[in-house]
Amino acid sequence: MTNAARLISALADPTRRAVFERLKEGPRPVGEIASGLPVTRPAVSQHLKVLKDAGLVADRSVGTRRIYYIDPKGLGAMRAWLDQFWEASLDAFKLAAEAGAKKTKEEE
Amino acid sequence: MTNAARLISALADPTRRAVFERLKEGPRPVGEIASGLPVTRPAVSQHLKVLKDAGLVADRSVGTRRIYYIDPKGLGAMRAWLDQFWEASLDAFKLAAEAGAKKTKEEE
DNA sequence: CTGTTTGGTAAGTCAAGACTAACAGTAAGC
DNA sequence: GCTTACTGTTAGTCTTGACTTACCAAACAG
Repeated sequence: MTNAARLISALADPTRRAVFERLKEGPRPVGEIASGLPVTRPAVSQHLKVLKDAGLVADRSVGTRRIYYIDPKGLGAMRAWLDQFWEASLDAFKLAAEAGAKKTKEEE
Repeated sequence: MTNAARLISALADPTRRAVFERLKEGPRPVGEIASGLPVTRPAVSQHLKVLKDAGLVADRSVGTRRIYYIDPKGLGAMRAWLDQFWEASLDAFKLAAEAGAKKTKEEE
């Protein structure tokens, strides 16, 4: 719920989305991720921290490198959050289509 | 793609999420949405504009009122964007689980 | 036609956060 | 041991955007 806030705001930043999309191609160390982006490596480190706190990525250390990869947990939580609206939206849309240009009473 | 940016950043703001969740209960005029929130009505108007541009909500005029409701289109697009990562993430996760604490070669 | 209700718009203020530069830490190679 | 890669952290700057206060437009009531 309030966890959805972390999930969404984590993906809200363009650079962070770029990092995430880079990880879509497969696990990557930090330096390799940063090399394809117009920002410095520390910036990428900070973004990875945010993504990790949100549960969207995870990491494992191999030698002096840290390999990051997409964590399905975060994506699953985000999907669940979206589905929460899906049903309601269909009802609202159906209602709007049926009502068309007609009147609607909203008092409750 | 770049449309996903509008979708996600639209839902990134807490107030905008509150507006969206309010609309989950059903179609509502602007004033009614604002009355349940700690911000002024103009602020809600601005947020609704952003949500509308993203395709997350739609509106229809009835008299002097404007009824807003959730638009499934935006949600569908967002879901599609997420699913784009879902598959890749499963592969990456599986790979990480199998590799465990072992070695991984990343050179390509 | 006048007044009321309902919403969208413009200008300006202010806080959140993305970025860089500098520093600190850990593992491998020699 | 010392040096070299690779990464995380901190301090400080600067831009983005959320908010309020005015103001303006449209639709109904009388």
